[in-house]
Formats: sequence, structure tokens, C-alpha cells
Amino acid sequence: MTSSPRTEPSNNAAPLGFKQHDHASCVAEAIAAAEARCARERLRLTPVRRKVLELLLQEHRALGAYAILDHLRDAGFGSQPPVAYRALDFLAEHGFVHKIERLNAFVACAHPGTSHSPAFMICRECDAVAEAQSAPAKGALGEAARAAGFQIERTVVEAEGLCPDCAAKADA
Amino acid sequence: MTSSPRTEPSNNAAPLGFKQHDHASCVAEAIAAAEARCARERLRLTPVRRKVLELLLQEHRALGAYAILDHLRDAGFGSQPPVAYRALDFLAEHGFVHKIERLNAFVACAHPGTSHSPAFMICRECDAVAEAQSAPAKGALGEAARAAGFQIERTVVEAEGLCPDCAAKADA
DNA sequence: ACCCTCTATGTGATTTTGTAACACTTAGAG
DNA sequence: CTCTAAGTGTTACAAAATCACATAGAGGGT
Repeated sequence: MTSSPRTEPSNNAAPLGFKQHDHASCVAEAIAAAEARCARERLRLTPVRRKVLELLLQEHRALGAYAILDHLRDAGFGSQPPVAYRALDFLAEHGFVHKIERLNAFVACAHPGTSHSPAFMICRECDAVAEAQSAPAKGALGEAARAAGFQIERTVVEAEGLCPDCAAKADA
Repeated sequence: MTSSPRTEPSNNAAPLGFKQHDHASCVAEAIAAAEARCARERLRLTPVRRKVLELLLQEHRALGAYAILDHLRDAGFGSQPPVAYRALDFLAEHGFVHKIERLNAFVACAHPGTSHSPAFMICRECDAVAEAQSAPAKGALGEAARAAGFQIERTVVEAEGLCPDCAAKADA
């Protein structure tokens, strides 16, 4: 397999927040912010890691590890799975990207810096992903956990449905 | 108990709700309820499907498709992945089992019959899984979805952390 | 400089998870 | 009984993730 499977070029579509916005600047800002934070916290934003983050920011959608790997190969980095997975592990561990369990894919964090428990809206038609905030441990789940004596450390919240664009198309 | 196959033995731990309870009867009841519902709704609870449901009820924890497949083989059913996946698809589609995305595994539904949007607590130490109710679309996520024009159809809510038993062990 | 150590990267191979495609069987409708 | 559609079985394969081990650099202490 060569390049990205079903996920294709990055120009059109309205991935992240289901709405368009100035992209070049938002990517640049996010990278700068990541660099600043890594410098502050003595984290090493190495070339591979930086490239992966850039990629995810640029594509602005969920990408599988192997799609990322294709880009890495094209950029002259190693081309074996561990290269991508290790970079993704680092980025996810420090909150620069999130894993979308439902898709076995990764997406750049939309609220970097702020500590948060993310929730995602995933379009079942076009796989666009939007990130929102959630506080699942505050509601019924939190109560159940307290009642059961379960200590929540992290939560995965992923809503599947139709994004505005695909809903409009489906209406037709 | 199906004498321990080549997969994990069913150590009796305290899986589902993080607490012990009479198991033989709860399995029997659940199977009877599933049969009743299938009869009512003209669904076909075939031998393979029934076996898979039994298995998940009996083990009372999340099992991977291939672990299930091992049991199916031992029970004389087909031994190729599609056999297990198809049965699981059927059971999940009708709410008899749930998929735990975080673990790529399946667990019998703990609240069958009642239409619900499940939430799970997953122990990161022992992989025990407890099912709770959730209403994610009611909170911050629901608001974000409405604001974005996203139509939620289904949500995955999975909390990772420490179950009471493992927390106690960790304290020591 | 040098050595030492720890982290990160590169690579090959393998395991685990999930699908596609197609043939065979069988339950149930007409 | 015949036809059809759903269910099952199997081969083959694709996709996702990890293991094991070798190499390369960064940083620290002397």
C-alpha cells in the first residue's frame, strides 16, 4: 500500500470543528506553542515527533498510524511501524494529540495547553472529528464509580453520528 | 464451566460489577431473557450466537474475539475469525453484548432489555469491566453537539482507572 | 577532550485484530 | 417441492500493534 487509504488530500472538507478557518496560522501557532511547552518542561520535541505533530495539525483530521508512517517515509524518516507509534505515544502522553479509539486513529489536540478531558464527535460518513470538552466523571458515571469504589483516571468519550455537512447531504 | 481452554482460565476474581454474586443463576436468567426476546422479535439466536453469549455471560469479563474463537473451536464450531465476528456483530447490534473499544474486546450486557447508553469502568491492572449508565448527550457534550450541528447517534464512554481490588493491592 | 549512560531512532520479524470473497447448508415463504 | 435469503464454514488477506535488537546522539561527570 502506498499512501493514505480512504483519507485523501487535505484541501477541502471541513474537518476539525466542522467549520473552516485559517489554517496556516493555526498550525504555526500550535507548533510554536508545543515547542515552547517542551522547552519549559524539558521534553524533547525531536524531528520525528515534530513532524508527526505538524502532520496531524496540517491534515486536521484523524489519521491512522500507517497513514502517518507513509508521510514519515516520504519525509525521509524511518518507515517501520514503531517509528510512528513511538512518536504518537510521546505526543499522546503529553496531550499534544489524542487517540480516537473508535477509529484506531490519532488527531491533534484542539485545546492544547489546557488540561482537559476531551470528548469527540465522529462523523460516521466522512470520519471528520471534532473535539469538545466533557466532564463525564461529574455525572452519572462519576456517581457509579464512587458507589463502586472505582478510581477514574482517564475517560474516553466518543460520540458517533452525522456531521452537519453529511446530514445536509443525507437530507437531499 | 467449560474446562479452561487454551485461553485464560476463568479465575473467579470479581469481574463484572467489582463484586461477587450468584453466577450460575444470573447466566441462566440472562440466556432465558435473551431467548424470550429473540422469540418475541423474530431474531434468530442460533447455536453459535447463543454459545458466544453464554460464554461472555459465564466469563463475566471482556474477551477478545480470538479468545472467543478458541472457545468456539473447542465447542465444535467453526474456528475462523468471521465465525466469531459475525456472532458478535449480531449480539452487539441487538444490545446483548457491548464492544469495549479500549480493549478491542466484548462483554455481555449487564442491563439487557432496558434500552440504554452504556458507560464502562475498566481497570487498567486486571482488565475487569463494570457497566454503568450514562447520558453523555445530556451534558457538555450534548451542548457542544447542538452548537456544532452534529447529530449524535451513539456514544462510547469508557473510564479507565483502578478497580477497588487493585486499588487495595496498590495501597499495600 | 573522553567515557558513560540514557534516551531516541531504525529495522526486521511477528503477533494480534479484523475483512473480503466465495462455497455450502438450511429454514421458511410461496 | 422449489426458491430465496440468512447463516455458517473456510481460505486468504489486510490492517493495527508489538517485540527484539542494533545503532545513533545528547548530556553529564572526570
